Amino acid sequence: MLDLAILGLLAEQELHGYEIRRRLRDELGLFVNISFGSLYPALSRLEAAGAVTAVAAAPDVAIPATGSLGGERAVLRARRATSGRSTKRSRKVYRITDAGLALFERLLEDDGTSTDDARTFGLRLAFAHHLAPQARLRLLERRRAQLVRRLASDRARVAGTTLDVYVRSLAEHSTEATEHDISWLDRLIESERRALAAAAPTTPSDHRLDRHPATH
Amino acid sequence: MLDLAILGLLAEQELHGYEIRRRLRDELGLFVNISFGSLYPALSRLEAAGAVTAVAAAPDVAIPATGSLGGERAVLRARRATSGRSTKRSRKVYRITDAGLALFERLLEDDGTSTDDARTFGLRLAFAHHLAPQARLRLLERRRAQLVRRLASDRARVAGTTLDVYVRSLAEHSTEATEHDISWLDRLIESERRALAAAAPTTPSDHRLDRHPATH
DNA sequence: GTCATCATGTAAGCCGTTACATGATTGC
DNA sequence: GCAATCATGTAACGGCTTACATGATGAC
Repeated sequence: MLDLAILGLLAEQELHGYEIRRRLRDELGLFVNISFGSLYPALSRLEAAGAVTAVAAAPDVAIPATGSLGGERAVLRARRATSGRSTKRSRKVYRITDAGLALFERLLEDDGTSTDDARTFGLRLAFAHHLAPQARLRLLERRRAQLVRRLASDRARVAGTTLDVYVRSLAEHSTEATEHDISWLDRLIESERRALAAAAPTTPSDHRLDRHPATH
Repeated sequence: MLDLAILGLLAEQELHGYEIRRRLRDELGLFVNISFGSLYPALSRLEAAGAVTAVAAAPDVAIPATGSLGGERAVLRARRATSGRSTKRSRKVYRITDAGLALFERLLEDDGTSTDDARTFGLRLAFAHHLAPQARLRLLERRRAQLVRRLASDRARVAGTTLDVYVRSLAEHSTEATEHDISWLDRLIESERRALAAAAPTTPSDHRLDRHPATH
């Protein structure tokens, strides 16, 4: 899971550990403040496995384009970037390898009925642009099916004569949240289908694309 | 966390492990299918700590009043209960002790800025009827403050020019979900305040109750 | 008599955490 | 020079999971 996140970020650009942590927190918002005790060993593991390699510190040119940061933080960062003559910090910049990219794609697509789910799904969706349109659609539909199952059990719970106000409120709220999630997914799925449909009719050579709009 | 859940269930009635698991799943809906590898060691720990004691299997009379179970399951259960001449199954029924009750109340109220939170809060709310009105209100307000902080960072994330459609959609959905959670909490808080206000004016002897409506 | 379900437990391992230790760079 | 932030790492432990092992009871 952490591996997927790391590889996903490195798939876009070289980064060092500290910066990976920052992006996970500020940009993706999953893993609120992943601990270093998790992150660094994970990087070492990935390096040992040949999925990433440590390269001589080189960025600092690419990094200022990081996007708009929080304001004060952006100021600090800009100041450091403009004054930055010392590219040679003590930091260790990692680059993803071909093997790492392959691993990333495997992890991203992997149906591994994982326990966590909400976070795993969020993470995958965050990197969904690396997936083929069909794989993306499958990801969304798998998640939807999961939520539909949950909705059923949420409703069963609400139906049960549990009496207690707080438990009931909890159950009702959970039901609503799940419904909300599902309708969000429906919008995403719809949008993906439109994109597929727009591409498919003009390229009838691809059989798989042809079949899909027919089943719906 | 698991301890809190177990103690909370036992605070209401004697139960054996398997049944605790069932209730956590079917009634509370938190801990979807807690594993036995977690549950039984937890019970042993609690027993060793003197928070619960194993009593001779005795229920089976109280249990049928469990509430409406799933239908088929209820039939099976009823059948077993009516035919039940053998109270002496291989099961181990646990009862909470006074020390256990004290521990339960400590855990329930404990502000321990825990990492998990959503689940921890859900669990506490499920047992909120064991809390004093003020403690209950504090629980809700603490959670609300947490969510407000999250909302701020969610919005910061949305504001950032992240470009990617999926990351953006994720961030927007998270924002909405958090808003929804907050407004749910607001309704709960409002209802708690009303309950407090209804009780307070008629009992002006309690200073803390008096002060509260004044600050709002 | 065999299969599903109820019931309890142990062992190994995964995935993360906190706490600790260290050091470079920069701002004031 | 001193504090804050950036930066990397190790060690110990926590809490939950899966997989494994066992056995009683009841349904068909």
